[in-house]
Amino acid sequence: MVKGKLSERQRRMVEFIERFTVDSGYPPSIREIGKNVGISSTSVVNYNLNRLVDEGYLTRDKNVSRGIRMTKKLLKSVGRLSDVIRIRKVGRIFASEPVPMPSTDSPIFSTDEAIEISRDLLSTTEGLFALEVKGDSMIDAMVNDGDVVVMQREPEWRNGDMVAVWLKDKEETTLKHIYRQGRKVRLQPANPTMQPIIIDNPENLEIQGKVVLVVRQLN
Amino acid sequence: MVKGKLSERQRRMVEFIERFTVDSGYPPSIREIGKNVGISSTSVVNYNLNRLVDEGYLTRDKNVSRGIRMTKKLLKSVGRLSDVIRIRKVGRIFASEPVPMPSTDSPIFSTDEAIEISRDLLSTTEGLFALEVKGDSMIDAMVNDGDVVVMQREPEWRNGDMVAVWLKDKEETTLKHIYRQGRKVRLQPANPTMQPIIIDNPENLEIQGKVVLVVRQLN
DNA sequence: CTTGACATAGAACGAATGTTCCGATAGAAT
DNA sequence: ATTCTATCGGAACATTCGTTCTATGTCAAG
Repeated sequence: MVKGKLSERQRRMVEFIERFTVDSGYPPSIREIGKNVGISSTSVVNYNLNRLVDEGYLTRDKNVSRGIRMTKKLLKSVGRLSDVIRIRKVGRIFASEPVPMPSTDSPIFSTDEAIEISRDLLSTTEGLFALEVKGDSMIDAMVNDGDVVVMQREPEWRNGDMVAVWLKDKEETTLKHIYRQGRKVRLQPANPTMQPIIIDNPENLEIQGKVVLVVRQLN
Repeated sequence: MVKGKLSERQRRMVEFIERFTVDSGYPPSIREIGKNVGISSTSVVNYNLNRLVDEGYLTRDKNVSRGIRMTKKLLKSVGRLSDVIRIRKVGRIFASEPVPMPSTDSPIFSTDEAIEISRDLLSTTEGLFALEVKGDSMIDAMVNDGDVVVMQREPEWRNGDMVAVWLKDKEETTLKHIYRQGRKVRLQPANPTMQPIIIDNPENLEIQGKVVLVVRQLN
């Protein structure tokens, strides 16, 4: 066998083991693997399991039923490593420019162009992108220089959502809570001591995304 | 047995099952549980496992070796071998009260008493606890009602750290960047438009922890 | 005291599961 | 062609492991 390459069978095995383990809570037995991958002989399954061990995808414990341990390599290879979601950082956010939008949906390779957020903190995982706040211009949104804002590309909004809006006339981006008020729109700063802005003509607004999460790393 | 209450034994079993599963990658057998919890009889382990099923801590698959499934909360904690760290929420933070400190280092059972943060966002994982901000009193720290503050129990600090301090004379908790200034101490609000406080007598300060992360979930 | 539930022990049984051995096939290398 | 290696198949075997049965002890309720 060529080092580092998986046969079709082995690939199927890896996939099955991962799926089975995730939704069973325990690893499959040799016979269960065989049955689902289409191998009648337990020894063959055993044989290929050992190959997978050689390749670093698994570790096994002798004489233990279901004694299969998935390695990080395996989890990574099936893209199921943990509950972390990687969100692409598409740039910085200024008051004086529209929000940069993700230019691509291609997978993220490098770590430093992404931020990892535990899925737990997110209600959606679709259409997300992250921006780093530059400058002090967003302090009325309680967002400071260096903070990371996770946004969702989503034209729909509901009362109270915090959104990034581009004010066409002022040529300014701001983060505000947004409310319908009759045919007008009210933009409310997160800082309760500050005054809202009433937009008479909603045409003047361009909603660039919903703010889903703000993260401030202090060190 | 009283519904909803675990006997000491059952508690130990739950803990063992969780720990074993986490660092083995598969659940323990009945005999392994017995051995580690101090039960000689497999039937007694079996009996108590069924009690735990009744209580909703586990589900079991008949005639499957190691066919123990931890319920959602516990299963989730299995995923922490990954990149997610669970941080206990110890309470709320007010201006008018000292910061509540974690009272225990015991494992976290329930999900709702913890917040999951991807390790990526943290430089340390020791001595962390989380607080939910209550009220508007921290807005000068750019921290708002509902935000979650992750802190580190750590008396040492360096210039520029954001810390939670208890001001003894004012009887007030605040979050500020802290700087040495000769023998005085300067407390600088995160909001750059606001004025710093100079503390002449550092005895008046009680550092309750370093702020490591601020998270604001918008929905 | 008796009864009944709950919890515990120990042992035996049988099903589930990993291990091993022998043999066969295919392809590459010699 | 021969040899070697990797892979596969089937079957027997050995161990692990869940299940079940019987017996014992405890404790509160009747």
